[in-house]
Amino acid sequence: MLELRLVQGSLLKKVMEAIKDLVNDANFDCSATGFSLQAMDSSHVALVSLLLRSEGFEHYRCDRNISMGMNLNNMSKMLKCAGNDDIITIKADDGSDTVTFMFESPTQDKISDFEMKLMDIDSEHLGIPEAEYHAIVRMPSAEFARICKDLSSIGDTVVISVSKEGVKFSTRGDIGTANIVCRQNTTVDKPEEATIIEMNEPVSLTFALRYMNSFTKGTPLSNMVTISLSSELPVVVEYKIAEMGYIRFYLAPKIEEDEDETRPQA
Amino acid sequence: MLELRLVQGSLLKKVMEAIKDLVNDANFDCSATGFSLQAMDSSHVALVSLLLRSEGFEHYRCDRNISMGMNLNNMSKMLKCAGNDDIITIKADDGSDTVTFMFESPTQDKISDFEMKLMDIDSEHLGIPEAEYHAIVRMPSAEFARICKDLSSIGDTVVISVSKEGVKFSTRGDIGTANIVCRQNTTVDKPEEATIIEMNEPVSLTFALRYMNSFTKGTPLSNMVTISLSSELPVVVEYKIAEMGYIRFYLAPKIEEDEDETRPQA
DNA sequence: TACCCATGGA
DNA sequence: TCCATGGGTA
Repeated sequence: MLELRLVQGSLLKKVMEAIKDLVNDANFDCSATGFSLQAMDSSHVALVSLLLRSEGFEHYRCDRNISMGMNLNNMSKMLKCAGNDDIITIKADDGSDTVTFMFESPTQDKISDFEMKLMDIDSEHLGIPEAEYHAIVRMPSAEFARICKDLSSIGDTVVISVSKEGVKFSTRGDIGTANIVCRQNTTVDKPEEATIIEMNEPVSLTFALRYMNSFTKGTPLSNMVTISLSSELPVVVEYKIAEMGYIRFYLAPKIEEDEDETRPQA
Repeated sequence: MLELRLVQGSLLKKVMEAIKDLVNDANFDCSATGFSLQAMDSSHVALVSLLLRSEGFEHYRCDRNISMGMNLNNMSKMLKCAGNDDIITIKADDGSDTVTFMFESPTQDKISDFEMKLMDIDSEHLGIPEAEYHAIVRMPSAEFARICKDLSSIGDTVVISVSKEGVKFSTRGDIGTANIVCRQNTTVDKPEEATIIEMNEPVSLTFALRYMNSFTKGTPLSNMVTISLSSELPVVVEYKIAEMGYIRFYLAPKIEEDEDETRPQA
């Protein structure tokens, strides 16, 4: 028996919006710890890791560990039927091949339940090792999204370079080149506009903008995004989910084969 | 000679928006009583009935009963040229095969007139008998629209069931099932958020969501919608038009042939 | 399916 | 006036 009651249902709606473009089908794993998901994107290049801790739910009952395979598009369709202020409850009976989403309007005058068939999905639960990163950039998520979108109108890949002074996003394409530098700025009054760079050593890595732009679908979840970089490790783009956990996107850097292609900063 | 002056011209604009998706051509009937229309939708499944009473017009002159066939798309195009605050006057000379729409801006600084050709349309004016309904549901129109839209992302038909406790909207589709229950709530402070159910006997009827979604184009006309249900009678979905009349949509229930298809609430 | 634009609400 | 949402287009 599974019953998870989430007062701020809009969180789950946003989470689905952030994931569904990247992943078609995935197993949601439910344990006493929380509600989590780990899945490769459909082209097996990027990895998504979601955690919603049990403490973030108003009510959390999970009698035994369970893995529920869902089609994220269908799940997303159903969650779109929840109001943004609705309380969402996820329910599954033991041994059932369906999951039920229940939506309660704030006034309790409208109660909806949506039942969805579960799927069998080969789960490939990768252990993600804790790693030391050469550099960790924390910046406003909207700014990062804007940069990725802007650069993708010029080129296909982005070089992210971190030095003491700041983080540089560079691309090059047929029509020209682009470099966007964000300086560290901790001094702003508003912490939600700070850009903070922790750097152990300089790093410069290249990524496909297509995936970065998918990752930025997580922007509505948090004002800030954290980008963790190490040479020869996948980048981690993380959006914290208030009081509950996070959604993390992993993407391996492009191997820099050709000097011309790898230094868009020209 | 016909001359109808409507100070709140936006009403007529909204009426057209509500009808034009459903009906292509229709006769507007004008008499001393008011300005009215009755038409089947283009697939001859649903019926629209509109009444704008003469008292709702600032000036209403209609020397003799007249029926004017109009292409609603063209009429709508013209009405879109009226500002939302404009005063609209509808004019037709006796024996003329055109109708003129005149728009006056609130400041009187801009006066437009649009002349449109009339059409000959076979009118099939059905008498709509007054009927007793098993149940009448009055609820916020936006909520009804939201429900129809949400359910149509899951299935093609909706079962509307009324009991003392509330009204239930159910559907089923390939990806699962959905049930939305709205409880009666007369106690809210704001009458525009009340859901009121008058029930003589329980009723459960199935309708095509496609038409329901067309009907909800009437939402901008009124905060509230009234849904009148009886077994073996067409449902009536009514939007009152302030001070003037109403727009009513009629749709026959689907005959429930197969138990499996007709009880989406599973 | 993803992006862009237009529209309606806060 | 700005933001968010929904519909249309590529």
